[in-house]
Amino acid sequence: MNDCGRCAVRESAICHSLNESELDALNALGRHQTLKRGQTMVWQGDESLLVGNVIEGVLKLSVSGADGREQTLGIMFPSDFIGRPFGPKTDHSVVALTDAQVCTFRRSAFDEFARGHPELEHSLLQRTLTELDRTRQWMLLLGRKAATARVATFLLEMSSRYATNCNDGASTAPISFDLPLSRQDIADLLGLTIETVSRQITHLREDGIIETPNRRTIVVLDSGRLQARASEV
Amino acid sequence: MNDCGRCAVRESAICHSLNESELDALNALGRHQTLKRGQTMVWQGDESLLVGNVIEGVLKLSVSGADGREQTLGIMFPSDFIGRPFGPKTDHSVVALTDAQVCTFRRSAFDEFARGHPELEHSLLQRTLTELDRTRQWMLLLGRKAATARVATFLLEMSSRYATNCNDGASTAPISFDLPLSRQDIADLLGLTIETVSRQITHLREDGIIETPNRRTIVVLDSGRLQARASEV
DNA sequence: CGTTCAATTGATACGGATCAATGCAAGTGG
DNA sequence: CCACTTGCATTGATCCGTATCAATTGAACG
Repeated sequence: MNDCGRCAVRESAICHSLNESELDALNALGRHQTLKRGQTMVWQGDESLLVGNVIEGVLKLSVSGADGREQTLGIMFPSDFIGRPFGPKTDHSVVALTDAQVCTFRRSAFDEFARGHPELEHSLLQRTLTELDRTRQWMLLLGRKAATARVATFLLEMSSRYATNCNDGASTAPISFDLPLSRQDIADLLGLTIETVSRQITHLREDGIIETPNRRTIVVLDSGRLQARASEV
Repeated sequence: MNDCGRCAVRESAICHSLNESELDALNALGRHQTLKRGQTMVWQGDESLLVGNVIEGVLKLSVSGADGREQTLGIMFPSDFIGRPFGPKTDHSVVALTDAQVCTFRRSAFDEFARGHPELEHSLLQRTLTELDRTRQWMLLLGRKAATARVATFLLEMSSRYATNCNDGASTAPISFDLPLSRQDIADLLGLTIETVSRQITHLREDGIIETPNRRTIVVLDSGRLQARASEV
């Protein structure tokens, strides 16, 4: 008996492609893990031992260069898949940005199971292809966009994931959400410094595009103009 | 009867996971296509209609932002897989950097075939995971590295793919190769301008780390120091 | 020998990094 | 309840690296 039926991401994680009995078998291999904010789940350069699904919370993938400057490679949300199956090494760290819950498997066990379940591999392939698309789009941002556009793009991306006030895009009602990232996290993600991020947010506030009631909350007042900023150079 | 048996990438492309009869079936769906240097195979924003394998030559994936500034997302070599299976859109262009030969399939036909051949999907998954790893490493370069390090990293990457004089790393013999990319291509890949790339190459030459007998040829004289430059900030 | 186009070199401007100080909110202990 | 600490965010002043603008060189080709 497994409790995947009650799992928050049952329908959206890669497991959705498994039936009840297959789910039982996979579940037997995995275990739930709770992570506290700031806790590192996988270290850069580790042997790839763990893979899993995000159930709750937000995590980041990051690498750091020789001098300690860090670059965040992606933000992972519930139902996202984490880790590097079918390969010996993980070349980035996985760190919890909020308290989080993940459903983990030993990589070897997961690999073996996946090889026997093509539907699961197909789901994983789909997800990996999408992640590759997303990552490639981020390269345009890092390679070519100015600081304003980077911050605007980031806020739009977060608002689309988080909006409590879900509009159809055409609406002009303000959208508000809480960032799970600190200013440093945002800087690491956008390839900027903390000061530059702060200044850009200030500009957006001064221009009446957003409001910042507190450090973590963002209210998007004019998503049209925010989009315009996002596509500037 | 197919001629995949004589294909240059028979053992390294994703098709390696198919047996003779499966290969016949896949081959029946595909066709060879010859591309001239500079020719665009897929346009950014196109409906995703084509996928395929690179047989010969070098191609680039690229996106361009609103203002026309271009960012190259990756360089594809023989045996690499091109295109976006299992998805409706391609959000980047594919352009031949040299004369090239590719083996293409209509996406719908390929998708259907792949769904029936788990081994093929597994190969594709492996390849996609590796490409994602590579792309993520490139993000560190674009987000955090200075111009010198970017150019040095690029030259090292190319030398590892191209070296005619294959050493075991420890050797000090010069390694020489021809770049398939123009200075503009390199700039687009590294998120720099053509002038900055040129200056960095000049510096490396003045420092005795490389030689440039002509515009396209690079001779690496001191790969140790080149590596040091690559990991600087 | 002139034309053409890519690459190089030079001079200057500007955006973001860096260094430094201040502000602000949450916790801690007296 | 209020001083004090602590950690993050903001703001300011300055510097540096790369972009930008502009001119020159050099190789390929007719």
